[in-house]
Amino acid sequence: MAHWLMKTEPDECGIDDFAKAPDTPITWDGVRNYQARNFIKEMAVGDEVFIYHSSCKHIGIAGVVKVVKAAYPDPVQFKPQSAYYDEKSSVEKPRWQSVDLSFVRKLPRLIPLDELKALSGLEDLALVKRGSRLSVMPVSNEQWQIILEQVS
DNA sequence: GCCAACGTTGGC
DNA sequence: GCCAACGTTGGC
Repeated sequence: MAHWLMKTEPDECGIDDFAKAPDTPITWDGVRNYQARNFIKEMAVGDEVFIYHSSCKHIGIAGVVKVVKAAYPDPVQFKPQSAYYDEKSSVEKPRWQSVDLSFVRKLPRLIPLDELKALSGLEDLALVKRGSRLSVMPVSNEQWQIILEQVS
């Protein structure tokens, strides 16, 4: 099983949106970056994902969700009324991918970004690298464990 | 295929 | 709200 981290603005879709309807998967749409898209394609059912809250008051890792449906064409790329509409994409040749995610748990406390930056063993995590804007990234087993140990 | 201009991300 | 860093676009 692989591990991942996905950034989100909690005002739009945070861990609490998963928690309030734990049996309802949420479609992760709107990723419009090729490197992130490629990671989405690699995700498999059962993979666990850290949910990271960005651009908000409390920045950091807030919880865990899991992949319940592997990559398929992002539905909003075909909807002209969507902010994520892509006129250069087509049903025949879709450009962007989504996965469906379900709630697993909130962490006992949020792990703030500056704490993650200070941990040894996370130097290679794209999240803590200066200037990284990648919104979907792999997390190694070692990195996953190091992060979870902070709240266990 | 280079690279300047532009738009976006995201911490502060 | 600022702005640095990054990704994308488009002229040449």
